[in-house]
Amino acid sequence: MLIARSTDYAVRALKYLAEKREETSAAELTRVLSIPWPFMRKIMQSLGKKGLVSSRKGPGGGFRILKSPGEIKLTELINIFQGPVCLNECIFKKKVCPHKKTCYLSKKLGEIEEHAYLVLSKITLKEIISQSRAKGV
Amino acid sequence: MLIARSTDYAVRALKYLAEKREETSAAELTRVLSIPWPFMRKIMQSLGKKGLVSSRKGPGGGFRILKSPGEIKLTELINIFQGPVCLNECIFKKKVCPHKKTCYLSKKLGEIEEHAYLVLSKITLKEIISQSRAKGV
DNA sequence: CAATATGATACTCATAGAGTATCTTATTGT
DNA sequence: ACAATAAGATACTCTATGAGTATCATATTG
Ligand code: FES
Ligand code: FES
Repeated sequence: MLIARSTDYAVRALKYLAEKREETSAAELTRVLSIPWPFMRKIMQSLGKKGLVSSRKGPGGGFRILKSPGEIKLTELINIFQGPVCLNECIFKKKVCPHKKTCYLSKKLGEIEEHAYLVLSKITLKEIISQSRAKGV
Repeated sequence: MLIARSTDYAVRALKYLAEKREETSAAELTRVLSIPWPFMRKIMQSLGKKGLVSSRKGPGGGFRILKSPGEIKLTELINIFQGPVCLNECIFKKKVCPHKKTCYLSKKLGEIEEHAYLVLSKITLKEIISQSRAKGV
């Protein structure tokens, strides 16, 4: 899978934060997005560590988006929750394949990966928000 | 991952069969390709069921490739061992997402998937063999 | 100082890919 | 005929990872 659940949830949470533009608790995010609370918290904590959202403890506290939606690339989120986009791991007997440099298949898979990365990195939260507004989803 | 181990092993086995053009036992494939014997057998059985190789029991028996390398597309093998090429499953709460039709992200992932399929379906065993000859791998 | 909210961290649970084990059936050479 | 060889069929285990949980500590507010 190109997009894991955690990445997907992060997109939804950030989308909500970007549209609301007010400090929002994990509890509220959980309620409105119907994502399990402990999982949501974990995701928000990751976003906090990476500086995508600010957080404040205590009553009335919560999360606030820090970057503008246009600056948040999907690939950045994928990187946070899934590591590098990778469709091309030839692991032969637990170690990375020594033929990778010359391998034809690896080259072709690399092409696909590159294209995927290109498309994904052009998608920002801004696009996601405006497109979903247009479609009414 | 786009290419699973089983698919990869199948490619190697078919490559060997195509180059040798003689009936070859799973034992020999195991030896020369250093792929675990029971796993190799399982893979060859699948290839047999799908009509890519013929098989013959008894001493001296084994497998023989049935199609010409140019006819064996990588996507066919992926289909056999991994099912349809799919980078785009939005499963929300165990059921397929109802927004798939209108979803922007889904559309973009679909584009990536389509491109991947296009590249992969253009790769046949023939290409793999000739390219690996050229590189001496 | 009690209630609320996040930070940190360790844990469980389910699934799927990778690989194994075993029994049955067909073919061959002596 | 029969032992040896090889594939067919099928059920099983093992392991890594993604998804989700639990529980502590710490900060903030009224
Ligand atoms: S054989 Fe390992 S990268 Fe191609
Ligand atoms: S939200 Fe499910 S396909 Fe986009």
